[in-house]
Amino acid sequence: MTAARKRKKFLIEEAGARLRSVGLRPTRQRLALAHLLGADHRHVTAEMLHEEATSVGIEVSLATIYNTLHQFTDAGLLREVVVDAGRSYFDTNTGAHHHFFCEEDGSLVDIPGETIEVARVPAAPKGMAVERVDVVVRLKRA
Amino acid sequence: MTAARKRKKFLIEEAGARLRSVGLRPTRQRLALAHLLGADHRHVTAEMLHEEATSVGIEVSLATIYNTLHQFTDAGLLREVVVDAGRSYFDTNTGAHHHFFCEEDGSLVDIPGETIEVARVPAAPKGMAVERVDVVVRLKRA
DNA sequence: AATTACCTTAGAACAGTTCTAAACTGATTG
DNA sequence: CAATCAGTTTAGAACTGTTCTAAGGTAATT
Repeated sequence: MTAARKRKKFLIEEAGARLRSVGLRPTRQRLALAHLLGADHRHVTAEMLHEEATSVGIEVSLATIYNTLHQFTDAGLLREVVVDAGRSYFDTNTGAHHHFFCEEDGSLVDIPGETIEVARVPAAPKGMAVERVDVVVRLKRA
Repeated sequence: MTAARKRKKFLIEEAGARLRSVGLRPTRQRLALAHLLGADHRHVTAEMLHEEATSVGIEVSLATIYNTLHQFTDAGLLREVVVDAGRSYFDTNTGAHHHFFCEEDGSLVDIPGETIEVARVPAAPKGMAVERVDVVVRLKRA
């Protein structure tokens, strides 16, 4: 086994343990998708991820892409970002941060959490609690 | 003509002038919808507005609801709020302000513009300009 | 009243997502 | 290590919200 191959195997085993720890079986499809999503700070839609998987020779159905994205999100491995009525983006960065969004080309860029300061957020209405505060900086062509 | 009737007629004529000033003909449908949307601080989806119009006896097709919501938005009479992938809300409050959003029941509540302070918004990437900054305070049941 | 550009509409089409039910697979057990 | 079984994947149908199409209707102008 080459060094590269060993590194890859290691990554996959890591992902396997991670999946198992959140109650998901490390299946071929989930491991492959976890691997694709391994790089930090990615923003993907279901269609994008499906296309990417297919293009690198991973056979996964679109239904599984949706299932997996939701399972990963529920497990706290991904975060759903709502910026565009009509499609969902999933963000591999699950920490506190915000986004630039450009409607024109659908691009989404992280803004680190400490960059923007949000002050005086009002208390949640009675019986409710604040789950999180999302800031979207909408861009247009200058 | 009663006082109430006179007041109503006045409102409609006002709306007519307003529509004309943004280049839209004051048709029966647009006047009726403008009237329904006249109350401040409303948040409607196309389906909601269609149902409401129908229930008060205004005959309007869903296609016209969509056309009208978009035309009003383009004219600056409404503002589209994206909080939920899968459906669009339109807000009659076009001034600077933010929102509470509860996924559980889809409810949307205004937070006055001066309540929340957003500081240190980074400059837009090269060639882009900030169109606006949206803050969504997501709520869950306490 | 005729003209014309604009508007509305039903229904088809479309995009993104979820559902269904049948086949498959990973883990466990005898 | 074969049988078992719960969990998983899948193709395709179904569904939801939205947009498109093209035919008929209407407001404004002449």
